[in-house]
Amino acid sequence: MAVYNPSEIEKKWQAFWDKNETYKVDIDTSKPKFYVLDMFPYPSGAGLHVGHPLGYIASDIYSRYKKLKGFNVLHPMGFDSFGLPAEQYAIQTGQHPAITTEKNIETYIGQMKNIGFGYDWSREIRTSSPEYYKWTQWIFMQLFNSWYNKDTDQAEDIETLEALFAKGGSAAANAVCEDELAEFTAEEWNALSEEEKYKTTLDYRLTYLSESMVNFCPELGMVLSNDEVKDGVSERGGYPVIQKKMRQWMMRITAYCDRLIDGLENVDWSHSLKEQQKNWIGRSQGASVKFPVAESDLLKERAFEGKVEVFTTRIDTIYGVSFMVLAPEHEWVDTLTTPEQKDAIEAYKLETQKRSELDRMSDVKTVSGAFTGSYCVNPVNGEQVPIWIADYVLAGYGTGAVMAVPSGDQRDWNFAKHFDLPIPAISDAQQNLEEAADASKEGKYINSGMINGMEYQPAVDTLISWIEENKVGKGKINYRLRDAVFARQRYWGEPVPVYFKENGLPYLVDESDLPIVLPEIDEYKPTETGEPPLGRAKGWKYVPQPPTPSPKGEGEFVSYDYELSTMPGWAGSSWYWYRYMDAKNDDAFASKEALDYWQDVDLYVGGTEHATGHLLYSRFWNKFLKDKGFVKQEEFAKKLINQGMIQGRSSFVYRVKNTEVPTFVSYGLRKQYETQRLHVDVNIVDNDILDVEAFKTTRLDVPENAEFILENGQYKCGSEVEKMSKSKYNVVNPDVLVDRYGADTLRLYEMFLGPLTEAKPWDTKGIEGTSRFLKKLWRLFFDQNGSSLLVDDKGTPEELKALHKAIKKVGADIEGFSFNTSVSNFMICVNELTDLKCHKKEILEQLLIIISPYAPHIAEELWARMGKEEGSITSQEFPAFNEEYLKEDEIEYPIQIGGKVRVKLSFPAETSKGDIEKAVLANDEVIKWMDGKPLRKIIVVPKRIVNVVV
RNA sequence: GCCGGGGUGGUGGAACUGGUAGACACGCAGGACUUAAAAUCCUGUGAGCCGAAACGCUCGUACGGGUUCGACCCCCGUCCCCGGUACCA
Repeated sequence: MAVYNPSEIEKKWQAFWDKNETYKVDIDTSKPKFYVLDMFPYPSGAGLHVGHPLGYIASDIYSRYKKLKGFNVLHPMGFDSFGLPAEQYAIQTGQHPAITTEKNIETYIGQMKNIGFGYDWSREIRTSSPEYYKWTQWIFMQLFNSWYNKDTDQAEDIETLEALFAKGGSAAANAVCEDELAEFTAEEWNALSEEEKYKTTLDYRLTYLSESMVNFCPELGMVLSNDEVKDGVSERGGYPVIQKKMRQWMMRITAYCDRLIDGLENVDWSHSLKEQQKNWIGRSQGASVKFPVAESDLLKERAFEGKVEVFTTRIDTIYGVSFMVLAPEHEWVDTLTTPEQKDAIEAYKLETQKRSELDRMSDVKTVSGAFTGSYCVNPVNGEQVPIWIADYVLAGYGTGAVMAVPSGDQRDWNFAKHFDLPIPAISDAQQNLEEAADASKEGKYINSGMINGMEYQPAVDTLISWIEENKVGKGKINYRLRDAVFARQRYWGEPVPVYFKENGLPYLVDESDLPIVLPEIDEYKPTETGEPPLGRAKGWKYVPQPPTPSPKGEGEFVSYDYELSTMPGWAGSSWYWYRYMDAKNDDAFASKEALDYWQDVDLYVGGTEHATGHLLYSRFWNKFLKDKGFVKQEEFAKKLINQGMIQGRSSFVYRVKNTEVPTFVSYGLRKQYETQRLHVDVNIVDNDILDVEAFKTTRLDVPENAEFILENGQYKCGSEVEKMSKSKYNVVNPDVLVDRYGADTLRLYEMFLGPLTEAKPWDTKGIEGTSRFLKKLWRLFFDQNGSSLLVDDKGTPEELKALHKAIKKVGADIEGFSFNTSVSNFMICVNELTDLKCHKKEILEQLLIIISPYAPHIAEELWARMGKEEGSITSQEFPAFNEEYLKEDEIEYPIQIGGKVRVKLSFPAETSKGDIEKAVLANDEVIKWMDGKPLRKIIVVPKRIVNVVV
């Protein structure tokens, strides 16, 4: 083989790695561990485009580098293989999702192997395989058997809760549990039957059944979590989503709100991602206050006695309350409405119901509302204020009621203006209350009873202690985050390991019965009675072991109905990094030995789109597993890198309007015609020049006789950066590029494109640069005829300098995740060595080692061709950087400044002493300024002093 | 609106976080080799000025100010782009 032939050597080495299990890794306590994890993909039918491997390439480089640095590196890959597309495909075609999924995974693995990733494939996992979801179900069971103790601030066995009940009744538990659920004494608890006790505990568990409002998408026939709903429509498919009451399995993620926020302090994740999670959890500190409803004959008649509870972050403004507002859906609205107001309220409720979620969100300016006719009493001053309803108050946040302070809140102000309600000032800083509300915390309070004359913080403290003393409210932290719905009315997901007894209560299956395998069904749609698809599974019943004969008849055993919904998509992905540690274990999700050794993920690479979904749920489950002592670390991923999206660069042709024969005009001339812009497949466009023949033959809508108005004999296309997608004809398939240029070139180019974390457009033409680079690298070893150029001589200072510059920079670049600049540094190094005609083994050996994480195939090949043992490059050590080689071109020149400070200065070797003297003298001003200031070094370019640094 | 991140040649992007701005690459122009093409190599390439040439000069990192011997980098103000989020009380 005379010249660099990527496709040949890449196949060879990929086969070699497979055969020799080069990347298989085991526990090795003699080495420090390092765990590099990619977010595993959902294997979609479309396969990978050039944007997908970006993060995988970066993590592959990093793990290869860490290995060369002496770490025992775990770098696995698997598939998040439960999911909606396979199921929808199944509904349309009848093909079992497992088959579709299997096929797609094969494609993915093929594509990944093509790029030469160093995954330990022996650890591959699939969330849809029973061996895997056995443990997802097992974790569900652990969650079910636990409750959250606010006092010890961790999850505990449900037995500890029962112990509390037995000792102090519900009060003992409610004191340490966020929600005030039941009320009973210890005696009452102890008198309960086992079944009643069990029933009581159900509401306290970390997974619980709840009748709650859910986002229901009629089109998809399923419940969606908040992060699956974007702008009132489903993220997948964009179908309308409505609110619906449903009995659902829930996950008590809210118990972990504080720890989920606080834990962010201890992980090296991007600032913006941490902010996203914080905003999503939405912790706001304030107070909850109860406003008693003012007594009236009507309410007495209706036997109503209640207090409107509100949450506020500005308790200091409570003297400015001039009305109350309830959400139209608030449960007391009907009771509080007087007969005179009934028509207005009913009309308003109807109106808000009609307005869809979307309208309500997009139209925030229109002020609307209605008066109930009732009043409530401000507990701090006894004043009566009217109770209104308005749709700017959301039923789903806080208590669904707010105390309106028009002087301090713009929305309340707008409402007050519109309905002509009073806007009392409460601070001497509030000046233009006729114009707008003033929410600032400046100034001293006025018209404010007990806090008159105070400033913000003392006022808050005073009021909080007052309301707590008088039992009308308390300081409270409110969260935006809701508990997560943990059920989907779908087939292709993990069955929930729960069955229902005759009493209607849910019970866990026995652990020895795991996994509860997904049953076969004939159709993947909901049943006629509206049950989830699993309702179609014939004879799918839970039979407790050992089977007890059923009174029903011969050979029948007592059996129960399973839970028919399946787990949501995020279940399997919320713990998968542990499974890789011990992927084949059938006795535990991972052995203690594996968990102790691998501990947690050192580097996690993936997209930012999972900020408020996967990454939050995973942290939640991890904290739970930590509480229960199953895992070691409070946070599962020490460092997280979000790779930026690779956008497509679309090409356009310009079709002239109203022509008989379809006519296309070149980009530069398009303004002379009236044209229509059309996407054209980027694969038949080279450097903005359209392959006209290919265009005519591949596009069915373009006839053979189509005309083209050219410029300079070529058809030039327009272009624009857009999201990469099929419909825009701008998808670039990595396989095509691997075929044409080789995987190493693709790997280098994807890194060279720009900073890993930035979004950047894909532009295929630039790949020539990295392709040329690898050819140049090859030519350091072989001439055009394929004869070896290698020599045994020692490297010259220039050669060593070129090499060590690269060693230094590449090392620093990888540690700093600047993969793009390290590719530049390889290029500089190879260019310099080419200029120096350096073919010395001593130099090239080390060069290959530092390049090998980026371009493993060519590095392996050249390594072997140097006479080294095949495949041994992966077990080399990353060369140590030696400063001496870079220093050589500097001379030191001691200089005295201002008579007292004596410093040693370094200059490039080519600077002559005379030049330095002249430069120093010519820069008298600078020297004077330097006098008396701490100095570090003086930077000199030939003939000019540039600067002085400490 | 709020939160976060940005704005550097024709293009993607460098600049060790205050020290020669534009590395490296693409593209473009010119040249060498070749019957020709491909491949490869060489030269030039921010804008402008002075020059026969060399040396050199001015401007230049979205815009306007400021701090500093020195600013893409720090501070103040303005404009624009991207991501997240939103009647969250």
